[in-house]
Amino acid sequence: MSIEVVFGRHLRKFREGKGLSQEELAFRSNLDRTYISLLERGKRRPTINTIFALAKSLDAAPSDMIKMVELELATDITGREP
Amino acid sequence: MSIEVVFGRHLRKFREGKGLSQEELAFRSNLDRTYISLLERGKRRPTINTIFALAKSLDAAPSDMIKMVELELATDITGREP
DNA sequence: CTTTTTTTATGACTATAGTCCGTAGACCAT
DNA sequence: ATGGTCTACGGACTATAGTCATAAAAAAAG
Repeated sequence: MSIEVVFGRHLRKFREGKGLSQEELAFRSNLDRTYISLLERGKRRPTINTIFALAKSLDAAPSDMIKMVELELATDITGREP
Repeated sequence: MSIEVVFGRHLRKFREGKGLSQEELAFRSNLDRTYISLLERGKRRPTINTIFALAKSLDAAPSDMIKMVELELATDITGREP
């Protein structure tokens, strides 16, 4: 599974956990509404600054969001070298 | 202090701690030699994929590199709202 | 059902991440 | 001096992050 897809899924979880719409999250993070949608579907790769902005809007630590991606990628069985 | 400058400084620390040259790190991460230099000087903002690639080359967890940036930004006295 | 809110999708666009060429300076050894 | 290794920096370039306007599908809600 690619990094951006995993990140997108966790971004969505965080957002829904906060009860925010994509539009509200976009507004808080000074990002475009449609871009949040692209991120959640794994169609874009956020820069470090964007990650920090999103995390702040979600009252989360950027490192925690990254850690979740990291852990899911580590436990992902697909595409491991034999 | 900006996110990218802080990240750049920590990237350099990690790299020097591993005893790697910019060129070696670039090769391991499939990035350009000059781009590593730009990153370390805070002239570029890496995407999440680039962060993961760099971390892997440095035998570090991406979330740990982010956490160091996070902590330094949190303890940075400059530009805090009164 | 109808209405409203939310999300997906497209296409055209601007800003910037990341590449690739080179040059110059610093440092360390011959 | 000269050669090697390393990093800073330049400009020109390609790829993609992120914006904007809009339409339409999907979900909630009434």
